[in-house]
Amino acid sequence: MQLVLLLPVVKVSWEDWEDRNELFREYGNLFCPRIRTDTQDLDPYLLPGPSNKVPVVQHAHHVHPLTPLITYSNEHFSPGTPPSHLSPEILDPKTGIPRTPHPSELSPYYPLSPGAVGSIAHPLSWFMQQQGQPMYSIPPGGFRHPYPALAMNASMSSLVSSRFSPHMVTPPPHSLHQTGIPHPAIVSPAIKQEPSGDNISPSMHAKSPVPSKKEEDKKPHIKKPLNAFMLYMKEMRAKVVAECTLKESAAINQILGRRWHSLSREEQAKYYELARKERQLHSQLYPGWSARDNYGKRKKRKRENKPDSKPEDFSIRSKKQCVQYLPSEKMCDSPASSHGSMLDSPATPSAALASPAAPAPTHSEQAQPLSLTTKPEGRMHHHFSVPGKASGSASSSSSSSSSSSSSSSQPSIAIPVGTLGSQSSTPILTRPIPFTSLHPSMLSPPSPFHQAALHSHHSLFQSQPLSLVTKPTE
DNA sequence: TAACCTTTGAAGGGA
DNA sequence: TCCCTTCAAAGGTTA
Repeated sequence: MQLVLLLPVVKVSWEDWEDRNELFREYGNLFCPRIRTDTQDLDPYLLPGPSNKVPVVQHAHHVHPLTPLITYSNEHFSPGTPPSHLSPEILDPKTGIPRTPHPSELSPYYPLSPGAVGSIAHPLSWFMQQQGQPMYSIPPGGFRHPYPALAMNASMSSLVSSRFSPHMVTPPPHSLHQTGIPHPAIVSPAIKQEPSGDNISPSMHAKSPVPSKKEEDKKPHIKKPLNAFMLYMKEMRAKVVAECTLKESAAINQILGRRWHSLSREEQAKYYELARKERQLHSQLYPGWSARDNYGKRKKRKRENKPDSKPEDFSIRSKKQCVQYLPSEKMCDSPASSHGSMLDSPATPSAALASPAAPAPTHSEQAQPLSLTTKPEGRMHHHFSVPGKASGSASSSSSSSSSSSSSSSQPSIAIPVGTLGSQSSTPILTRPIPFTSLHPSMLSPPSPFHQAALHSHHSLFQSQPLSLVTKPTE
């Protein structure tokens, strides 16, 4: 019934957004914060803010109205807890009594098109018709999960409905849902780089939602399932953007990377668990798919073709330096622990899940003005020749490759403040914070909406005192 | 217009 | 087994 309220909304302005935030809070995250029916500038995973990206399924012309807003909700993150729909966090707006949410609440970010509202029965209805009969062909063995706990319970339902569905689990005859919803993991090569050739498993010969002429010569691109951190980023990106008023994803990602390390084991475990489910679901949806299939989809980076240029030569690089992002991140982000407790973070998902109940170290202490951040040596793209870098703490692990294994195998090694990274890492000295990059929100906790949207499991930010910093004029 | 940037994690392949 | 590479998201930036 609440859904009716949103049905007329076709394009939501910021004012609408604010209004709907209220509804969002009131009705238990029932509504997707961004409902737009135009096929462009849709970002299903972001809450507020603009976006030019198309959802996982990048078929702008055939994006189902429901597609754009599919995302994860906090309700998904309840490993070891009762199914999300049984979460006591979902309270009846009127009675305040825990209740079983409306089916649509399992995918709270689903956009509800006017015509779809009344017909929504269950988030998995698209997937499995009544009586458990799959609407779409299921891989051999159906959805038998090696892990009993994953046997398509409510949590799984949320997962499926959030990312791999409805358009996700499509398969067979074609990759289109009855409703014409494309599979989110299948991206038209026309959009996703050059076509590949035979990288699609038989079960994926889904019909592309784009015109048939394209589908003939271009096969869909099955994307990799998102890992825990990617899931975390999807959920938190909008929050960071709102807080920091940053738009560069590189900067946002740096912040998110640090926040990721700031999360407790339990919190990370949620994402690891979710990612594990994603992978499992993905593997079941595409039994023959391999991550290798997507190799070469992206053109090699130019950097790799420039071995001659000195990577450490700061001046040579014309690209924006990552150091430009770090400062603001420091201010906006929940700083890393000063006692190096980040190193206690599980180096691997298994480690994180191994002891989900382990005491979660708090990582809310203030970072040093001049912090060190780490990047896995193997993925190091930049080697900065910042004055003072060579000297000092950063030099401790400046030697390259050997550090990768050592840091992961010896997590107890003390690394200067701000050094993060669960994997092999090398500290990188960052520049002081440019004042111009600061914003009041950078020192502020999440907005009330975000806090509400994130419920309480992101207590990390909720504990932050609210402070205001005026942004100096340039 | 496409690659780059930036993050972490998963996966694959080579040594 | 270890190490390296690639890709996943995202959007501004850059060539």
